[in-house]
Amino acid sequence: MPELPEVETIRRSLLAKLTGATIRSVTVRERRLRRPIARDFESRLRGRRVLNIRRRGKYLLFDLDGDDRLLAHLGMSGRLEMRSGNAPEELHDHVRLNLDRGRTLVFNDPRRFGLMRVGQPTELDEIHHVGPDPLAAEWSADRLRPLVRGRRRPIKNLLMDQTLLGGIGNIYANEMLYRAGIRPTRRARTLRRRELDALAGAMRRVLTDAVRLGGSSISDFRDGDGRPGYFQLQLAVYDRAGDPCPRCRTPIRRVVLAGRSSFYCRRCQR
DNA sequence: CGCACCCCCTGCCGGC
DNA sequence: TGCCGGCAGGGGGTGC
Repeated sequence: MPELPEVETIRRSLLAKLTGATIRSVTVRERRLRRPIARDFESRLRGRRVLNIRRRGKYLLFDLDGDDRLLAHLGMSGRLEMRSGNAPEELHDHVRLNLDRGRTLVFNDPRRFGLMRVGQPTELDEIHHVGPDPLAAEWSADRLRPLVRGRRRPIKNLLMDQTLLGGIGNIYANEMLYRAGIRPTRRARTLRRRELDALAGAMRRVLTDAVRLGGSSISDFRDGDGRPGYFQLQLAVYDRAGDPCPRCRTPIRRVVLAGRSSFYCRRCQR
């Protein structure tokens, strides 16, 4: 589910309600996530106040008073949502942060590919390898050039490499390559300057559009208030194999790259 | 270095 | 109506 736009949407929806809130108690129902939840998770969070929420790629980082921070990742199926304290428990509710004012932050994740972890900044090694944010800076051909230089791998794999760029997943990699007119299979180092220009522009447009529309709700994405996103209505190629290209009506093709479904128009994308 | 191929896990969908 | 295979927005590990 969650790529950069979805994670950013969740961050924004939680920010106002969570900053300043105190964690009164913590309930963990299932410790077996991507990494097991450590034994001291609850005690290190209890009594802490949330000061801010930041995003690193697809990770959310909750600043707390004291030295610890809370790191969360939603994997494929994770949700973080605010509920009233007496709301009924749901299937796959794994972690509940019981806050003041009768509210609860719930981490729900059917597939358990997500992550919740408390630690000092230096201990949270997951985020140390996350590359620069594709939205934070103004990307350009000059800025992309060193990333593609000498790399024979398909450009789509490179876009999704979280150590090179933090936050782009399968949906948005496909969509930005469509808008840039570049096939996902193109070797990164063969991209010409004008193609890198187009790609930089497409990265920004796709991600800002997606954030503005609250992310993509393909099956069940919801923000921290349970609201869906609407960028799925703008998807030109993702999961549209066989459908006509919105621009030229050529049927969209599906190929597999690095084990992930990849979609493109063979006429509009070269 | 970067790939293919495995794993983790639940849910859903289409074919039979 | 089941059952089964394939697939799904994630990351990580292995071996080549």
